[in-house]
Amino acid sequence: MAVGLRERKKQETRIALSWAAVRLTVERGLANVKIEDIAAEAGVSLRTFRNYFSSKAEAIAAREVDRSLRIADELRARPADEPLWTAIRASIGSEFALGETGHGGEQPPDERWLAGIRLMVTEPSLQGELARAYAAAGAEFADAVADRTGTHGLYPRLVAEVVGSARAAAIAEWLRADPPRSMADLLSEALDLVSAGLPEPEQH
Amino acid sequence: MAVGLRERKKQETRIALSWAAVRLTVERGLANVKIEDIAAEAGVSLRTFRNYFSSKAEAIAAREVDRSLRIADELRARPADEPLWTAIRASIGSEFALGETGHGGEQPPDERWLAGIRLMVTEPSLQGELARAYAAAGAEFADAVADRTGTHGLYPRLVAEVVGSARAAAIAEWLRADPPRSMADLLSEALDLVSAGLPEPEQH
DNA sequence: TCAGAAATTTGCCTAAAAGGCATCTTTGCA
DNA sequence: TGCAAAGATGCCTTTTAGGCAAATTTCTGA
Repeated sequence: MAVGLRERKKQETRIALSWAAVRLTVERGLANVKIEDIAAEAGVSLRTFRNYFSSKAEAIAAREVDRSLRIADELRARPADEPLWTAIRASIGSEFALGETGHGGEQPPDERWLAGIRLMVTEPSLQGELARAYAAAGAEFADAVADRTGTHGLYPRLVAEVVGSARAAAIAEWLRADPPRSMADLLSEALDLVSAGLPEPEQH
Repeated sequence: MAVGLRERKKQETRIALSWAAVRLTVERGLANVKIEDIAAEAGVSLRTFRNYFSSKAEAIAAREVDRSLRIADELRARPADEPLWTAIRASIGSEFALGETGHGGEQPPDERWLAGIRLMVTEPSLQGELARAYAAAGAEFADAVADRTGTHGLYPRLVAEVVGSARAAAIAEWLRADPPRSMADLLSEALDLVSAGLPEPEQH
């Protein structure tokens, strides 16, 4: 095994903390959750929480960070002769095809839960942290694209940004859509649009 | 005049605080600036600073927020019969054609200043706030696009995201590029790429 | 298997930030 | 000109941020 017990435990703690942070925040609202509560929920000391994350928001965003990094890893793992956009779609699909709730993850699309998520993402500090998470993920993704395509400079970063855009737009629409639409569908549609170059829309 | 003295003064205070926050941070680094210092620099009380901004990072990002909102306003002000991408380019151009330093604003592209900016944007909390600022700006921009094109749902948001992507990529490249390139050039190139749909790149 | 090295967790402590509330000033308007 | 609304300020309490060192756990090589 490449990773020892130490590394695995650290990963587990990280996930436990992040998950606890999300759950408590969805239940009570960000302002009513002390990092002390989160630490207690995950079974570590307050000080240890702080060793992992420097804010509640960072803990909450961590789940998205991890997911984003997995997508970038997946992209690197795709066959090198696969067309770029095929590989991109496959990488994203590996994270979103199943757990269609997007944010919710393991949870079923529970009414209460979704409402909590909607409320949660209105928190300014959390918006910032999520945005940062996606930006960081974009950098990773851009590196992967650069390696795969052998390009440098503006292009790989733009591809990453544009893919991130599709994801952001899909999430925004997923949160707003009523009746609800599946994240997989939204993502797919968004990727179609951006990869086609967003021409002037047909009026409707 | 549409705005009275009260409103104007508030705006001035906001700008003074934001500018002071940026300058002090570039000089000393975010960790060595207390909000007390920023308030003093702008000639208001610490408590007043807090009425305007809820964190140092927010104060710093405020300049970008304002700029972004001006761009969205500009887009709304463009003639309705202008093609979408023409209007978009013009709106962005109105903010970036002149002050090519992008971040620096009024400052000449001073070595020390640019180094300070580079250092500043490595601060995690600031990255989050900046990302949030751009996301919020994107929402405004999307609304403007929706009104202009008469579309709803995914499309206007995607346009906004993609334009934001171009801006983000241009800024990232502007910060990294050596020898330096002008922000106007980078933005223009980035917009060309995204509006053309980011096809598979030519290897080079 | 075991002792020492390295990494992690934790408690303790101080500075700073966050933000509620009451009060005092300034600006806007009839 | 005088009142009402909005803003600035001071004060106070809770929470967060993070340095430091002791204690604990995992890893490594002999």
